[in-house]
Amino acid sequence: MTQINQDFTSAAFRADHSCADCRLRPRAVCSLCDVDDMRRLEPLKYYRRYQAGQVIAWAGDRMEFVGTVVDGVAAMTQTMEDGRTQMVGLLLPSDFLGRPRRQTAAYTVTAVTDLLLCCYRRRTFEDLLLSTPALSSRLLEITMDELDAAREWMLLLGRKTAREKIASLLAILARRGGARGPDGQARIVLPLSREAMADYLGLTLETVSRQMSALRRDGIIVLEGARHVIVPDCAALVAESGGDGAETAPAG
Amino acid sequence: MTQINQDFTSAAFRADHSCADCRLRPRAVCSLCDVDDMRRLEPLKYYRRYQAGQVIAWAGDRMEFVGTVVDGVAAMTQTMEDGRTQMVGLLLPSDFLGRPRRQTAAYTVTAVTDLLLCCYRRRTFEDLLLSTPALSSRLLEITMDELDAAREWMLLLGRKTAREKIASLLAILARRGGARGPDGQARIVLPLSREAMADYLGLTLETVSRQMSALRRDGIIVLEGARHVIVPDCAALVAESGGDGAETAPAG
DNA sequence: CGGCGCCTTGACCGGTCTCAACAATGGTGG
DNA sequence: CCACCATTGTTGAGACCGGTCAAGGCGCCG
Repeated sequence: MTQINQDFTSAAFRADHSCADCRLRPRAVCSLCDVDDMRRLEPLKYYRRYQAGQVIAWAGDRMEFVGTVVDGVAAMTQTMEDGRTQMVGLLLPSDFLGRPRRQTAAYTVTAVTDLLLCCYRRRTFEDLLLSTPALSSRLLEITMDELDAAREWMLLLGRKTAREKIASLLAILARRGGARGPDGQARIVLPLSREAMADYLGLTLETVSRQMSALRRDGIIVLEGARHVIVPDCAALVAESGGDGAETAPAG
Repeated sequence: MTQINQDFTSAAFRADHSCADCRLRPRAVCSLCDVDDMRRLEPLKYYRRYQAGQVIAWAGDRMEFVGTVVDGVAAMTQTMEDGRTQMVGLLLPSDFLGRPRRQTAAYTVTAVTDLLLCCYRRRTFEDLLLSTPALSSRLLEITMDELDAAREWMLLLGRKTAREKIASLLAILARRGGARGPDGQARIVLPLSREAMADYLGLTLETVSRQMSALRRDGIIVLEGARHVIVPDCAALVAESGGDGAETAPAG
C-alpha cells in the first residue's frame, strides 16, 4: 500500500523475533520475567499478521488469543446503533491487546496499518498468569497505565476544543511514534486517516481537516502531504494542546 | 447535612464492620480471598471517614493508603490550568480507590457525600498483593472492569448529545444506586449536584439543568425537588440514552 | 487519461456555551 | 415563627463552535 505501511512492514514482517533480542521487551507484558520464565513463555508464543484495514475482531466475537503489538498500529472502536463511532484505544508497538478471562471482545479491533502481533492462546496465557507472578504483576501495571491514559482521554473528549484535541493527538504521536530532531523539532508519519483521527478525538473529519489547516497557517506544524507532519517547535505544539495530558502515553 | 447524606451515614457510620458480614464482599477487592487470607487481611484494615465536600487527596499529593468505598460516593477529577474540570471516575460502594506502587495521586479525589472507606496502608497492601494471589487476581479484574467503564464513558463524552448524556447517567445511577420498583419504575436520590453532573458529562451546569427539565417535560422522569428523580419507565430512559453503554457499571 | 479514495474548503445550520437574571431551597438568627 | 441570606437550581437571549451538506482538488493506480 502506501509509503506509510511499507515503513512498518519492512522491519516487522522480515522474520519472527527471538525474545532475547526483542526491542520492546522493556515495555511489554513480559518485561518483568526472568530467564526461567522466558524459557517457559517463548515456546508458547506465535505471531499473527494483519493487513491495514483488516478487522481483527468484531465486538462480541469470541477472542481466543491475547497479544502484544510488535509493529504497526491497531485501533479499538465502539459504535452506536445509528453508526456514530468512537475510538477508545490506539494500540502502538509494545501495547497489550485482549483480556484474560473474557471470552468475547468488548470492542471492535482493527489494524490501522499492517500489523504484527506476538500472541498467546488465551487459555495458555491465563495459565501462565497463574504460574508466573512476574507476568500478572506487569499486566496489572500495564492495565493501570491504560486506565490512566483512558482518563486523560476523557478530559480531552469532555473539555478540550477541536484545536486542542488535534494538538494533543499530534503531541502524543510525536512522543511515541515520531522521529525527534536535534532541537525541539519532530517529524511524524501519521498512521491515521482524517476520519480515524476524528473518531479518536470525538470530532468530524471536516473539523479535523480544518484544524490541521489552521495549525499549519499558524506555523505550529508543517504539512508535507496529508500524512507527513513536521513540528518545528514541540513546545509550541504542547502549548496549543491545553497542557494537561500530553505528557502521558496514549490509551492501549 | 441533607437527607441524602443522612441516608448514607445512618448505615455507614454506626460502627466498624466485621469482614464476615460485610455486604459488599462479593464485589470488593477481597472477594476471592479465602478464610485464611481474610485472617491475615482483617487485622490490617482500618476505616477512614470524610464529610461531604471534603478533599481526600489533591492530584500530586502523596497517597499512603488504598481502600474500598463502603458507604457514600467519591469523585475523581482532573483540572486544566484555566479551570476546566472533568470528572474521570465516580466511586460507589465496593469500588476501589488508589493505585499500588504509585506514591502520588494522579487525580484529585473528593467526597461527594459523607464517605466511609475501608483502607490499608499502601505499603501493607503492596505486600499483601505479593503474598495473596486471590487479592492481586481480583484487583486485576477490577482494574479491567474500570478500564471498560472508562471506555464506555469515552463514547458518551465523544459522541453523545446532551440529552443522551443525562439519560445515560440517570440510567447508570438507577442501576447501581436506585431503589427498583415493582414494574419498570425506579427512584433515584442524586448524590451529585448539577455542577458535578456537568463535570462528569462534559457539559455546563446550565445545559444539565435544561436537559433535566426537558426530560421532565417529556415525561421520561419526574422530579421531586432537584435531587429526587422518579423514572416511571426505565426502558424509556434507556431508549433516550442512545442505547450503548448503559448496561455497564460506572467508572471507578 | 480517467476513476476512485482521501482530503480540503465553503456556506449554512443548530446545539451547546456564555452571560445574566431570577426562583427555590435550606439553614440561621432574631 | 418568620425574615434573611447563601447556596443551588432554573430559565432566557444571544453568540459561537463544531456539525452538516455540498462542491472541488489532489494523488494514486489502472
